[in-house]
Amino acid sequence: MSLTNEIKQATTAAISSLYTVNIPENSILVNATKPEFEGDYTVVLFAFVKQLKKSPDALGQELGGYLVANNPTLFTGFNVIKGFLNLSIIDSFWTDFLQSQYTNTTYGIAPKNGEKVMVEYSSPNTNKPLHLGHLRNNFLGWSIAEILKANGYDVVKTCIVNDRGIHICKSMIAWQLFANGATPESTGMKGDHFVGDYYVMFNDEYKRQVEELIVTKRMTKEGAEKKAPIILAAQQMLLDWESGNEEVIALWERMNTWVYAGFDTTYKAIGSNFDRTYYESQTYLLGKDLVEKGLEKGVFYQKEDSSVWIDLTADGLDEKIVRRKDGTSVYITQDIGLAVDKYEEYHSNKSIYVVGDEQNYHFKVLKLICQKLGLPSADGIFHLSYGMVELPTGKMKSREGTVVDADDLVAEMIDISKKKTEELGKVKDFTPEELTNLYNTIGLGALKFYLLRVDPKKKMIFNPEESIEFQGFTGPFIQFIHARIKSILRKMVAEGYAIEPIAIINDLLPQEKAIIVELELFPTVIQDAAQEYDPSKIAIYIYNLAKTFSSFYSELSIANAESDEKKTLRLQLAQLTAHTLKTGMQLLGAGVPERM
RNA sequence: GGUUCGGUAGCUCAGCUGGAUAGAGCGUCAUCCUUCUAAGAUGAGGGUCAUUGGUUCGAAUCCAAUCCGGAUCACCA
Repeated sequence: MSLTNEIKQATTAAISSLYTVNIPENSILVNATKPEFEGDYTVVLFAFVKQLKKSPDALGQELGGYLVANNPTLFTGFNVIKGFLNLSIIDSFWTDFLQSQYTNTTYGIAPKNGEKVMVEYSSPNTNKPLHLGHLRNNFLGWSIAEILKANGYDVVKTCIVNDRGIHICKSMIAWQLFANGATPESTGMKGDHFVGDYYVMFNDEYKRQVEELIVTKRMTKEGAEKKAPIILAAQQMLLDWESGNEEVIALWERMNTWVYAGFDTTYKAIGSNFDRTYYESQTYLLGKDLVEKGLEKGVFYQKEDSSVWIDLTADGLDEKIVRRKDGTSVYITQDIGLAVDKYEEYHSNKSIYVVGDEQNYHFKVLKLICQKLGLPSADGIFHLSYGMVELPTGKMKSREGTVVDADDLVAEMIDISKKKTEELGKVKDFTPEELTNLYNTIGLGALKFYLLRVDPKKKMIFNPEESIEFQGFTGPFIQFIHARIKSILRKMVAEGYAIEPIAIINDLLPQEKAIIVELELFPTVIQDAAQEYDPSKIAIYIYNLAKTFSSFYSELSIANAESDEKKTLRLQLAQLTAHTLKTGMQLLGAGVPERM
C-alpha cells in the first residue's frame, strides 16, 4: 500500500476513535508538504471542520497528537498551520522501504491479474508511408500496452491494415500508367515510399485531367471530378478487385508486398510490433450477418432503396447507414464485424482502439450499435482518442508536401544523437556496433519521449524548424542520469564494494529523503497512467525523479560519503533510481544506455 | 448550427477528484568542470491561469454565459 493511503487510513481511524465519526478514506486529502513548511505529508483539514464542529487549529492539534501517539512506526511529529496538518514521517520508514526494494529490478510492476486487454494501434494505409502522426499513434499504442502489462494485464497488441479501397486502386492505376515496370528493387526505393509516390502521381494526373475537362469540355468542377478518365479507371479497378479479377488481384498483391516490406523496416526501426495483424481485405465482409440479425431484431431498419440504417437520434446522435443500397458494407459495418471477430478469438473484456480524435464520433456510434445489438464485446470497447500532431502552419497535408515522414524523422534523430555524441567524445572506446546501438537508443529515446510527454488527448505542435531537444525535459536527460548512476555502480563493483542491507539511519539528509519520497510514488504513478491511459504521467514522473537525483548527485558525494553506512545508503538509492528510470523508459518504449 | 475537445510565462507543456506564495523545459542573463560523466547543477528574469459572473472559509481547478481555435455531424475509410 502506498504511503498516502496509509496516512488516509490512519486519519480515518483517528477521527473515528477521537470523535466517533466515520469519514470515508477517499474524502481525505493528503498532499506532499510544501517545502517551506516542516513535514513530509499534509492532511488538509478544512473539509471536515464543519462536520466535526472544531476549529481547524484545535482539530489539527488533536488529530496530530493522536496520529503521532498511535502510529509510532510512521510519524515522528506534526505541526498545524492554518488548516493544514503537516506530518513528519519517521526516517526508519524511508530506510525500511529502501531496504525492501533496492535490489528489485522490476520495482513498480504489478503481478498478473488474469485479465486480458486488446490494444489496437497503428492502422496504416497501404497507399502511403508512415508519417509523424502514425508515430504518435504507434508510440502511444505501444506504451499503453506496456503500462497495462505493468499493471498485471495480459495484453494482445493488434493492428488493422487498411489494404483495400479506392485509395489503394489509385496507386495501382498510376503505377500501371507511369511506372514502365519499375519496382522498388529496380529503383532502390523503400517499398512504401515507392507506392506512395504513385499515389501522389495519381492525384497530380487527376488534377490535370479535371482542369483539362473544365477547359476543353466546359465542364463544371464537380462534373469534371466525376468524369476524369483516371478516376473512372480507379473506380472500375475497385469493382474488378471486389469481383476477384485475377490480374487486378495479382497487381494488388504485388504492390502490397512492396508496401509491407517498407512498413516492416519502419516498425523494426522504431521497435514496434503486433501480436496479431488483421487485414481489411479479409474483414470487410464481416458484419454483414450482424446487419441481417440487427434487421430481424429491429435494431436497424431498411429504406425504400433497400439501404440499411440505424436511428441514433434518441441517443443524441444522427441516423447512420450500416449497409449501402447496393448491399456492400461500409466502414462501420466492418468494425462491428471485426469487434466480434476479435472477441471470439481472444475473449478479452476490454478492447482499446488507439485512433485519432477525428474519429470520436465514429467510435461513439460503433459502441452504441454494438450495445444495441447486444454483443458481449460492446461494453469493453474503448476509444483511446488522441490529438493530431500539427505543424506551426496547421495540419499536415500530403498534397501540399507538408507531411513529416516517419523514416526521415527517425533517421534525423539518430543522426543528431550521433553528432552530439561525437562532439562530447565520451565513448571513443565503443565498437562500431555499440555506437550504432547507442545512437539508436538516444535518437529514438528523444523522439518517443517528445511525443509521449504530453497529454495524449491534446493536439500537439511540432516545429520541424526547431529540432527536438536533447536537454532538459527530454529522453536523453533521463538516459544520461541512468548512465551516470551505472557508471558509479560499475566503479563500486570494480573496487569490490558490495551493497549490503543496512540498519536504520536516523539522520537522513533532505536530498537523500527527497529521492526516497519520489521513488515511493512510482507504483501509484504506474496505476494512474493505466487508469487514465496516459503515458505522459510516466514521462513526467521519471523526469522529476531524474532531476531530483541529479540535484542530489551534484550536492552530495556517493563514493566519498561521510560514512560507510551513508555510502551504502546512497548506492542503494542510486541503484533503485536506475531501476526505476529504466522501467519507466521501457514503459514509454524507450531504452536506457549503460554509458553515453 | 448541433455535438465535442482545448485556451496557463516569448515558445512547448505540467498542474484541473477545489487547498498554503501557479510549476517545468527551451530561449535570455549570471555563476560552477585539477573532486562519482557539464546531454549536468545553482540563481535571476518572465503570469490579468481567454473574459465576465456565480458557488464558498478558499477557484487555474467546479457551474453558467461570452470570445477565440481544433475536430466532427458522408451510401470515404
